[in-house]
Amino acid sequence: MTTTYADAIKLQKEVAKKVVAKDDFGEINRICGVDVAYSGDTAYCSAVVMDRNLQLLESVHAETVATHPYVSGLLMLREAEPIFHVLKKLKSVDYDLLMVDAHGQLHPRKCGLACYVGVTLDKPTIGVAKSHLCGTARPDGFVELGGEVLGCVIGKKKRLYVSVGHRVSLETAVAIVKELGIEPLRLADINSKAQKRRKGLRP
DNA sequence: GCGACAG
DNA sequence: ATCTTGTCGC
Repeated sequence: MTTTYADAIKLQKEVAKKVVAKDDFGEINRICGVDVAYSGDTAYCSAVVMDRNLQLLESVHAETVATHPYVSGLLMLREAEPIFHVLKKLKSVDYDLLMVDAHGQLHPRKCGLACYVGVTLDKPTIGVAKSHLCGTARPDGFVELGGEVLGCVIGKKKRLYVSVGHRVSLETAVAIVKELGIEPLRLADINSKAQKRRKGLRP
């Protein structure tokens, strides 16, 4: 992984060019959700795979040490490695779509964590963030940035920012979230926090 | 210079 | 993300 902010930004611009913002997959039957919880710089990462009926097929976890602090716009530096690490543990089943708890193309350089992970693994990926980072939401929900529609905000009370990670169109990404919600992410969130808590109660 | 700022 | 009590609303 790169070290300086300048190198990271340069890398993001290169990765952004490789993002395929259109549907490029067969069938989406299995969805994988990943999330990370922290205790200082110790990262507790969880990944779960569910079918379209939201039935759990596999669950794995991994503990790593974060090498970079959190910096807005450069979340990939802190969270990508833990995610790659935990995804390597998925062996009994494969997945068709990866759901990341972060922005995808709806990012200052069109390369949020979801894009970086998706392009690196070359997997259909969508980004679902819980808060705003950049761009302006139109009345219809689509979010524009630099004259482009790069994301969509869903939900009135609990707003979710959906954007393309890789090999999925924004329309499909939105359809997936509207149909299945973010259960994979919710379960991964619960598991990562449980993992962290379990470790903490361990003298 | 001032405000905004994923997890 | 994490630190944290009571409190407002469906």
